[in-house]
Amino acid sequence: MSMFALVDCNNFYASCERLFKPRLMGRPVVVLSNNDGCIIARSNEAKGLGIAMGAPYFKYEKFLQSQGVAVFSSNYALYGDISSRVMALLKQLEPEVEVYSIDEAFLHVTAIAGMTLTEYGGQMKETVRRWTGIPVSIGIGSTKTLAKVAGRFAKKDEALQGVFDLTGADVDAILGAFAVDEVWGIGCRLGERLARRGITTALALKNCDDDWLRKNLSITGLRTAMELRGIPCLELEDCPVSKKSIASSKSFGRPVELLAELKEALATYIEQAAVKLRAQHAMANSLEIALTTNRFSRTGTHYSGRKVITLAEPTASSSVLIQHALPALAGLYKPGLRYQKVGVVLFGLVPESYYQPNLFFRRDGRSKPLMAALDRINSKWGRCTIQHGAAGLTKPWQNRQLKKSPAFTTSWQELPVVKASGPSGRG
DNA sequence: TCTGGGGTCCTAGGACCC
DNA sequence: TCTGGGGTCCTAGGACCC
Repeated sequence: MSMFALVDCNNFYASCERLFKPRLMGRPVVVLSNNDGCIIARSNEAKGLGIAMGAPYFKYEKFLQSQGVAVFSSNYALYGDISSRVMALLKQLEPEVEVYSIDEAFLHVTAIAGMTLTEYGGQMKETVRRWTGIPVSIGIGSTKTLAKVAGRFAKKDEALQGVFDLTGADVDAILGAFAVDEVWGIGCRLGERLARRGITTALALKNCDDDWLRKNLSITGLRTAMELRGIPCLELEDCPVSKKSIASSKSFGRPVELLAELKEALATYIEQAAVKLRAQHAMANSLEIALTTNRFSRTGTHYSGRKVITLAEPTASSSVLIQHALPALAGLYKPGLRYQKVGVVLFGLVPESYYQPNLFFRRDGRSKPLMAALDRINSKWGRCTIQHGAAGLTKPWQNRQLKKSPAFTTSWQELPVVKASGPSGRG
């Protein structure tokens, strides 16, 4: 009988930062979001200090310093590379693996003769730690949602040593001690809606009336309840699917007031999104651009504008996308405001091979080889080696990443340096 | 002064068609 | 006083995830 296992990397970004800095073992570590805005990853020691997930960094900066917490800007090149090592290893250990996020994977696992699933999970956890240096927790259940519940216990309850098999446990007792808004798929909104009906635990959700669930929480809520009952509604999706939308948006390092700078930023983000678009051999039919001021600011009015642009025909050309986006941005722009962010979402994606020429529109045949050359050059020499003039040169609006660690594993210039000592220990 | 970024799915309601 | 019905497609908005 095949079960679902959830393998979840513990405090993933913080663990990645520690990998090449062993002196940080046992010390509190936090990692910041883009723009050094929020705290998005914490080592156990940092959690122990009471640092909340998502807390704004500027409010904690002094406290972190006083506690000797190591602080890092996010380094996605590093995390992405470590993630792919962990996932590649999992695929070596089990044939059916769904990479669910940068730090989580679902696996199908089957009991092996002479070994419990808990023992098997313990072995897997140890292999991942030895081969990649990343600590993981493993939860096992008869559905994905139950595996998620098990994973939560595996991570929190030290006595379990990082592995919990819910299939051999008293499921109702476990679910009775599990808050409903911690269940995968139930967020704070639905949690409140359920609480108003007196449903506060996963067990109560499991036993809830189907018609009421269908009506109030939609088909997804009903599915979640079924999964808690041990009836699988969500399959393992082990072949990667191409994305349905591609977004790029970032906060500025400082407020931006000039339309010219907003345009540069938007063109830059469009180039980044379009690189991903071409990497999956797709074209976009539409794009949405968005422009917002800081919603936390108490001075000045908050404004956020969005505009969807539908193209005459799908494209993968950065130039075409930029040409359409910039006039629309000018339309959204209101002078005198301090903007915090612009962004773009490419959607209505179709495979390159679906291209249908528009009767009234002649496509520029040079675009495809041009973009291919551009991608080759930038992938070899760095992201902004060749770019559109519209994206700007100095980019004064760019976000801050003051505490970024080197790209230890993906850049020859930033490889870690190892100093070996002799047997006497004198070096 | 300073509060992330990138995704997915579902539903309701309008437009449109026959 | 009376004003069809059923189906599909699209979009905006809401909810969730990491």
